[in-house]
Amino acid sequence: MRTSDRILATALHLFNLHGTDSMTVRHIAREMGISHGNLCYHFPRTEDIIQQLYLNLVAELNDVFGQLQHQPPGIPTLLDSLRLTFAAQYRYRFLLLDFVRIMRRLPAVQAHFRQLYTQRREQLRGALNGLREAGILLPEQYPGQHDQLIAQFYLLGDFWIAEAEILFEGSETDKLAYYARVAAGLIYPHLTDRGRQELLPFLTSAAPQ
Amino acid sequence: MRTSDRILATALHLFNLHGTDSMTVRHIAREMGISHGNLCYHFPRTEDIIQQLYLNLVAELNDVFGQLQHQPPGIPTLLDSLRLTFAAQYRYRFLLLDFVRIMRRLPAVQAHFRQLYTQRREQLRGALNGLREAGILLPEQYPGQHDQLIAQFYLLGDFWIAEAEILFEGSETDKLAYYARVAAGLIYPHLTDRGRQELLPFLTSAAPQ
DNA sequence: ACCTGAATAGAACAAATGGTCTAAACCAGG
DNA sequence: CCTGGTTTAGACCATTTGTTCTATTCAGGT
Repeated sequence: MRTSDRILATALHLFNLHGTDSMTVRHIAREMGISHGNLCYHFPRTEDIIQQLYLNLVAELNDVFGQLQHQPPGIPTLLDSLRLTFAAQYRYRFLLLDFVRIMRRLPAVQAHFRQLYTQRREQLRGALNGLREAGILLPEQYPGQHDQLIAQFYLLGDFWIAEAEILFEGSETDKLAYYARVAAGLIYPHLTDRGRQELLPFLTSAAPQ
Repeated sequence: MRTSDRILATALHLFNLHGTDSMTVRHIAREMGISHGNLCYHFPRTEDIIQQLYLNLVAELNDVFGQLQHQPPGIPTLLDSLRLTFAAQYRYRFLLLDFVRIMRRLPAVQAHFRQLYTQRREQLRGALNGLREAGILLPEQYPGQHDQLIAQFYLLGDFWIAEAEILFEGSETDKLAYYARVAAGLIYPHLTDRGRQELLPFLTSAAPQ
C-alpha cells in the first residue's frame, strides 16, 4: 500500500474517531509510525488530506447512484439506495460530523458540494416522477410539496450522523437501520396504497430507540 | 452593562460570525477593546463562555414553551412555536453550526442536551395527542409512525441552520421562513382534511428557493 | 559498483493559544 | 482622604501547530 494511501486511511480512521480539529499531522504520523515531516512531504497542505477524503466519498456515492440508476423505479430501489448511501456516509462520517467547519475551511469543497447538491436534487426529482408514473407515489397535494420532501430528505440525509453521534445509544448497525427507517418514513405518507404496502415491512421492522 | 455580559454578547456575535474555533479569548477581548487578561479574569475557563451561552439559549426556549403550553392545541399554536423556536435558535446559531464539536468539548452541555431532548420529545408527543383529540391529526398508520415524525421534526429543527449556512442564498428572514415551511411540511400529510386546510396557507406562502 | 531521484527522519522556526501573575487603576464606604 | 476589595492591562510562560529545511537512507537503473 502506497504511503499516501496509508496516510489517507489513517487520517480517515482518526478523523472519524476524534474529529478533524483534535487530530494534527503529528498525531496521524505518530499513529502510522512515520515522521510528521514525511507526512508533509506527501501532503504539503493538511487540507489536501481532508479534500481527498471528501473526493473519495463523492466517488463512492457516485458508484452507488451509477449502479442504481439503471434499476426500475420502485420501493426496493429506493431502499437500496438509502442503505448504500447511509453506509458510505458513515464510513466518512467525520465529514458530516464537522460539516459546517469543513465547508468553511475548504471553499473548494463547499463549491463542489453545492453543485453536487443541486445535481442530486434533480436526480431525486426524476426518481420521484418515476415513482409517480409507476403508481407508487401520490401526486402533489400542493405546489412545491415534493420539493419540500426532497429538502427534508437531504437535510436528514446529511445530518442524521451528527444527531446520532450525540443522541443514539446502540450499535452501528442499529444506528444505520434506525435512521434509514426514519428517512424512509418521510416518504410513506406520500405513497399510494400500493406503495405503502410495499414500504410498510421495512418501516415496522422493529429495532430499539 | 456589566463587563461579563458584554463579553457574552461579543462572544455570541463573533461565534455566530466565525465559529467557536477561529475565535480565541484574544479576539473577543480585542473586539471589545479590553485586555485578554481581563477577559480571563471574568471567565477563567473559555468553555464557560460557551456553556453560559448555551444556557441562555435553553432559557429562551423554555420561555417560548412556557408561554405556548397554555394555548389550545391547534395549527396556529404549532406555527407560533415553530417560528419562535427557529428565531431563538438562529440567535445562537453558532451552537447549532458546531453542534457535534461543542457537545464533544463540553460533556456537561451534552448531558444537559440529552436530558432536554427526551423531555422535549415527551412534550411534542403530548402536543400531537392533543392535536389528534382535536380532530386535526390523523391516527398513526403504523405503530411508531408518530415517534418517527417527532424524530424527523427534531432532526430538522436542530440542523436546518447548518444546512442553510452552506446552501441557502438569501436574507435571514427568507431563510427562517423557508425552513419553517419545510418543517411544517413534515406534519402536513399526517393531518386530517380540516388540519390540512388550516396549514395550507402557511405552506404555500411562496418564497424563493 | 555507482548514480540519481524519491522517500524518510528529525531538527528548527515562527505564530498563536490558553492560562497565570503582577502591578496599577478604580471606586465605593468610612 | 484613607482603605480595601474589584477590575483592568499587560507581561510572561509552556505548549502546540503547520510548515520548511537539511541530512540521510533507499531502491532501481546503468
